[in-house]
Amino acid sequence: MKRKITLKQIAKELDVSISTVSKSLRNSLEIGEETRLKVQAFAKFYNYKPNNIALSLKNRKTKSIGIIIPEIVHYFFSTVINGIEQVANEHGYSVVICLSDDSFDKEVLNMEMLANGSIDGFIMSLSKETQFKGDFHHITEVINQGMPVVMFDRVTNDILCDKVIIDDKAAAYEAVQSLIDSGRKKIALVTTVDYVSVGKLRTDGYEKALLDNGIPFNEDLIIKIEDVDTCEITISQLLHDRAFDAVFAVNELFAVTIIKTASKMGLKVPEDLAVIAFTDGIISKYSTPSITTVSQSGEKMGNKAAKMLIERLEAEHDDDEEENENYTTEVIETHLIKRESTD
Amino acid sequence: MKRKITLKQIAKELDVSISTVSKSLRNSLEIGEETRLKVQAFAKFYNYKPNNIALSLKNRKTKSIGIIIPEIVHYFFSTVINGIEQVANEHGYSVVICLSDDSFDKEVLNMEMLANGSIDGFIMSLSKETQFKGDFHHITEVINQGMPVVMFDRVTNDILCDKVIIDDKAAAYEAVQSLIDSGRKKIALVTTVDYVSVGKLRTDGYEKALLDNGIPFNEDLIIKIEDVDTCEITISQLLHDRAFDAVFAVNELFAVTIIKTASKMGLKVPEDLAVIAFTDGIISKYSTPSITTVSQSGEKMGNKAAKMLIERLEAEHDDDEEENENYTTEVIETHLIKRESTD
DNA sequence: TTGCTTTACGAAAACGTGGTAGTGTTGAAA
DNA sequence: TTTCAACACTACCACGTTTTCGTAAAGCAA
Repeated sequence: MKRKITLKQIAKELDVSISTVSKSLRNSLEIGEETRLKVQAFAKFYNYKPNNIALSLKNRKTKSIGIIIPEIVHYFFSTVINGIEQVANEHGYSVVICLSDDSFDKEVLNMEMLANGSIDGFIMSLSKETQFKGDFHHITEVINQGMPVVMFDRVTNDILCDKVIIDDKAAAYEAVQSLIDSGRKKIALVTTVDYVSVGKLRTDGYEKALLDNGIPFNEDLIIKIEDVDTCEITISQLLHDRAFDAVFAVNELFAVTIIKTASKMGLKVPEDLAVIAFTDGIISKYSTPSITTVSQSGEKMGNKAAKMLIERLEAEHDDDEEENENYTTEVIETHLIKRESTD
Repeated sequence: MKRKITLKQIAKELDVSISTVSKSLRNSLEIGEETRLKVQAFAKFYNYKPNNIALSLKNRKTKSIGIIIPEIVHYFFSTVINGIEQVANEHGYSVVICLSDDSFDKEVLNMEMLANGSIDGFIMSLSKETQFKGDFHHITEVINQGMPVVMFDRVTNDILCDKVIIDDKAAAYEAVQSLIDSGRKKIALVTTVDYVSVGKLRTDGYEKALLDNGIPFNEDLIIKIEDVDTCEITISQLLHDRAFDAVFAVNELFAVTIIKTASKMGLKVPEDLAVIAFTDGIISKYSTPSITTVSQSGEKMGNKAAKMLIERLEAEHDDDEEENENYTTEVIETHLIKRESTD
């Protein structure tokens, strides 16, 4: 139950000053070899490690990155964290994670909590509620205090900062185009309510692909779902009417639910119904049939976001208050992973 | 680009002492009402918030919890984090997460990094490599420094500390018993290499259930897998021989792979092959057929672990160095979730 | 005036660290 | 003998906060 040893204690024990101890441990030439080695040996014996908090206070940098995401039990987000953590670790940073639970208030609270010195910078993805409200004052505030923020995936144009996104529109376009190429004409889009920025963009890509191929855009084929559990009814009704022969779903949960519903009704996938999902997750890979998806490498996004943030942090350090805020938006490439749910 | 305001700056601006500002903001009666209100107004205007790092240094507590887990892109672990975060948040704690990547060295490194003042206590699950090596010095060390540790799921008897586990043996027993009850006689166990503590326990439960029902324990029906990708071959060979009519898999990835393999061979699940998996995750729920599982509520484990840790942290605070280390091990209940993969 | 209490505030220490600027001693060159 | 440099070390400050202790000023009784 011995508390961690401090410079002061070592100093007292060896009857030298704190400075001497500190310098000895940092191998300063100011200290004579004899004393230096004695201190080092003593410190090693007691397993001295400098206190991070004291260092943070002194250096005004914590070497940790705050991550704020809507949820963590979520394949995409956890891969992003994984990606962030890899790069952070390489550079000696820790990550502290807060969950907004898709709530605006929690997002604000968490940001305020972390912004008071706990971290050097943020990597975040907006909560649904925040996107809905369009209130970003908490983020602006943090940025104004000189704390760098990198946003990913669920971003907003209302905030100027570094961003990492995928080209949702182009990716959706590619997916829908591939359905069209395989002869599908009645393509449904199963999406979320559209205030979530990415949902909107994917819808745009869907629409553009249809129009570019001379297929009329039919409002009835856009199925907006907020709750997965209720979607089955809607889907089965439409399937019953044979209203569509292909589906582009904005996430894999929707896709697998649709496939299950179709199977129950005796429809064959992909023969009777082709399915493509956004976000390549674990479900798509292991479901039966496995699902063709648009890959969206969370890991790469995380890597990139962390790199951008750390780069800014280290640069800031050098030239103090130089205001060269040339924010960039990185676009991570996507590609179609063909599996059994399409032909 | 204005930096966060500090007590000192407020003091200077209002021409009072730092102490006066501090006391005013904490509504101390020592300070006259006029001054107090003036300071409060000023602080509010400039959105003063005390610096967490300084507070941590002074109070010798960081109000954050370190979590060390093998991986994060993993349903079970992310639900645990979710559970921890809920409780932590309620009590004003943040969580900082480090990934050991199932590597001993990374686990040690991460623990050392966090142990130097960054956090108040640990919640962790051992990496495979650590379990294999049986080297727990890094954990002992942390505990000896008076930092509380709560282990969950992958624990060890070699360390004395609070633990949260499920009764792996009983749960496995229940699962196998239910297969026996439905008339299965040749039950295979698909497991990982057995130095991982939980794999061992589940095997024990499997064996006991068989023996209790007068079914001979057949070594050949225990299939040990380290890499998911290679298991398909082994499985298909055994299935071909009709060596078993039921499978108890220690995780859902194994289960779904087995089902896929069986389906390819024309076997019907559950008619020809019944399957039960450990760990109720997203795959089991959404695969076709959906998989009967032993629920293992990560969220509850996280809740419990966080509660135990925080309780210890707050207690410690009161009575300083009282050494009442009555460590407990909480067992989270499991239950069988019946789905389509069994009859 | 003296002595005492109350009010209202300030000084300083402490948490642990690291860097800058000394300080005193020794030895050697001028 | 003086002066200067090298050596080996210490003092002190700052980071931002809280808290303990101290004290000046004011009020009041004797």
